[in-house]
Amino acid sequence: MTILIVDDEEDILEFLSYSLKKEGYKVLTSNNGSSGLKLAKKHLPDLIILDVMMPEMDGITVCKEIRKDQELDKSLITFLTARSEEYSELAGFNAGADDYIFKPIKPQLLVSRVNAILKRNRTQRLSNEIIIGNISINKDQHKLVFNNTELHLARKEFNLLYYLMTVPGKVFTREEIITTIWKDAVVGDRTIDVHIRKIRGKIGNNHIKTIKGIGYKFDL
Amino acid sequence: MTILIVDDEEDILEFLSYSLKKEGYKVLTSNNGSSGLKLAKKHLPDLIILDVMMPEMDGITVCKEIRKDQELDKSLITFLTARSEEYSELAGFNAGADDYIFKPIKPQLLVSRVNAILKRNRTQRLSNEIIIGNISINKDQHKLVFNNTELHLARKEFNLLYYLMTVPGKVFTREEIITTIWKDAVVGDRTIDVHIRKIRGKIGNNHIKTIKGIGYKFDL
DNA sequence: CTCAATGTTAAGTAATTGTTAAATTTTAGT
DNA sequence: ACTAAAATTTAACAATTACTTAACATTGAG
Repeated sequence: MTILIVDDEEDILEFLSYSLKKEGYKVLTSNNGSSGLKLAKKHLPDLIILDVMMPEMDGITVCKEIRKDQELDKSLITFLTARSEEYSELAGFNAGADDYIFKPIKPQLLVSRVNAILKRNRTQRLSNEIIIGNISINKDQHKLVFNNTELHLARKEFNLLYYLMTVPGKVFTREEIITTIWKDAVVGDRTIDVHIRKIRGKIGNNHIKTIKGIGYKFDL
Repeated sequence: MTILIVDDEEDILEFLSYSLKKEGYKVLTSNNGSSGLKLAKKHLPDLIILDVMMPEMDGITVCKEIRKDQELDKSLITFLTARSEEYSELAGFNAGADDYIFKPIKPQLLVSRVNAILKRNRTQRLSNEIIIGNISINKDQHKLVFNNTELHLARKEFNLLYYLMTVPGKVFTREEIITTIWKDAVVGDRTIDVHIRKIRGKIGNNHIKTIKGIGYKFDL
């Protein structure tokens, strides 16, 4: 397992690098966005830890660039951010990040967090199951478990929820949803809303958020 | 007891190997089909764990080759497969496998599974039997036992139920079912339903669930 | 505050599956 | 090869479930 860390502060690089190497990971480091991007393209690390606040090219920009690269599709991205930077959370997930780590962080916690991220992803990739909080959805089994209870979703509802859950936090536009779930069928304006309503009626109103004028996202 | 593991992913080899060695088994490993086959012929292991998806020579091919070898007749073969992989393959592998294990698997579960396979074999020659709850189905013997009572199923009914039971919980699409049970024969829309009806009439309505718009699954 | 976007509900329409019996094919015994 | 029994498929129709629409209510960004 290879991990790339990008941060402009040298002592943070050293600190993180040391902790993760001790755990057996192969660690690469870079102190700025653009060289970090080059390193990523060259080594295709399993996990990329990105500082959000960096001079010149910030973490979010780097993240977006990474997500454009086909080869780097399987790399996980985690932002490293100060607790105070609340706003960055939204922007980060939209940019395609998989997780967040807040600074400051104790070495032990960092390591277990990184282990968890890599393990979770590995499991999910192998098992075709998405687990987020108290919701798990399994496509093969066409099974949705919410608060330890199995719920039934009709086909369209299921596909829609599954689609939103593939990238938690990402806002899917109505157009994306239509072209994915309805292929080339032509349906009325309210059809999506009605399905969203049905899903919300089953898993509550907190998980699917409406971004007015744009679309919907799955959160929490 | 000697176990041979063949998988192209080094870390899976290490993981499985470690777990089984700790349990007291002698473990051999190989990262590709052809060298695995050589190892098998040389050491005649009691159990061979084969990854299905491997570059060059895949698990199913290796399995067939092994089954051609007289000396290896007593070796048990277990496939290792990701849940997401094609299940049609699975049901189709009367290639001579004795069992299958899904990735990812917890060490503890793996060990008990392996113990069970080897133990079962020691007492009586293994038959490809699937036991789920109060239902057991044995393909070699074309025998179905439900609540300790042997029931008769016609051939198509039997094949269909067996197919569904190969992966409990998975939804098999109508298309998967058609292509597996009916090969390339062309049958009407209601044929599957009628057979499902017959099976339900014998084992009750609770075990085979309909997922409207998708297919059927065996559960419980 | 305004209005376009979304939420909500109920009802209509479409699609899928269940059920039964009869027609057809296969099988097994003679 | 013949025939009865069993198995399988078909077809017609019923039942169920899913999906969409339409009408109206509510919301929230500018």
